Amino acid sequence: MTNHGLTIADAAARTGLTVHTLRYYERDGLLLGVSRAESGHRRYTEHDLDWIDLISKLRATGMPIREIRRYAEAVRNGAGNERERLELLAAHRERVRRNLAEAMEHLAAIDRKIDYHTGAIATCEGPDTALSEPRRAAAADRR
Amino acid sequence: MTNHGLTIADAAARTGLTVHTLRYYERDGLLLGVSRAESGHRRYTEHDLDWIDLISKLRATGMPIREIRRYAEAVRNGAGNERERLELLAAHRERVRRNLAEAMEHLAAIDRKIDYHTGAIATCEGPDTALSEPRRAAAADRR
DNA sequence: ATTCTGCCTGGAGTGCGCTCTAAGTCAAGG
DNA sequence: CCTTGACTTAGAGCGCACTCCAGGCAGAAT
Repeated sequence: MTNHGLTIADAAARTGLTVHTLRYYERDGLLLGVSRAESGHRRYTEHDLDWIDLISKLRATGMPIREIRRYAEAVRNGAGNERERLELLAAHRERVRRNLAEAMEHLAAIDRKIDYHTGAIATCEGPDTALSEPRRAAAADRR
Repeated sequence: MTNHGLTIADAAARTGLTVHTLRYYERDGLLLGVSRAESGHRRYTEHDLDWIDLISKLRATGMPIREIRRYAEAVRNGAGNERERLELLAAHRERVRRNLAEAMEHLAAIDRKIDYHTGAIATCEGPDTALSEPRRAAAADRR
């Protein structure tokens, strides 16, 4: 049938996924009907790649396979569920936003710890470093 | 010995981890010597909780257990490796920053998709909705 | 004296997301 | 004709981070 389009190796190179992962995604219902050559080999279109890029972004922002499958099913079911799809994406967006905000707070806390310790080391390595100084830094690690 | 301090259940409540996870972290070398009551039961100090909060933040920002163990080992080894510890944290910070930036880009792409579709639905549900309209939105989903 | 609760241990089980293997098909090149 | 290499499938295996279980003990309450 469709004897043109990209092979699975090409698609892997273009999307950054492995051929294994591409097949796994398809088996798991994450893709929207990749066509085949007469030989039975997969042939990927640019549309397929766009879709794969989208679900890669969803994955990279933490959406579980399960939920991507639900989304893909909704899309495959055709029209009439745009609202449902949108809600899925919007719900994910909110989760990601919260996670991002939380991660940024954690990062700030880690930053503060690094700054504190950088200061402590500077003190240790200053001109008049005492033998007891390293213990202070070690104790501070437990703060 | 130390018959005061928080029980593992208290520590779980305070840190938001489960008792299972607390024991698992200890077994895996992520903690810095939690003391025991005569009965053999664990007793957590405020210092222990602070440390657990820190490694929870490291976990929440994606640091693998393996690496937290390395960091904990460095801390347990006492003084003389402040630089090493700092480098571990700093390296992690950079990874987190990159991931955050990437996640924000992905989120922006998802936002654009949502916006585009919200527009499409608004069109569909406008005063003069045609029967063929939903197909446009469905096709757009593959973009 | 028994039961209950909360803890202990070593080790098994779970869910996720890949990742890989084995055995087979197909087409092109030597 | 035969090999090479890229593909196919079903299914097994893996690493991670928990999560849970069985069996046991210690102390308080009934």
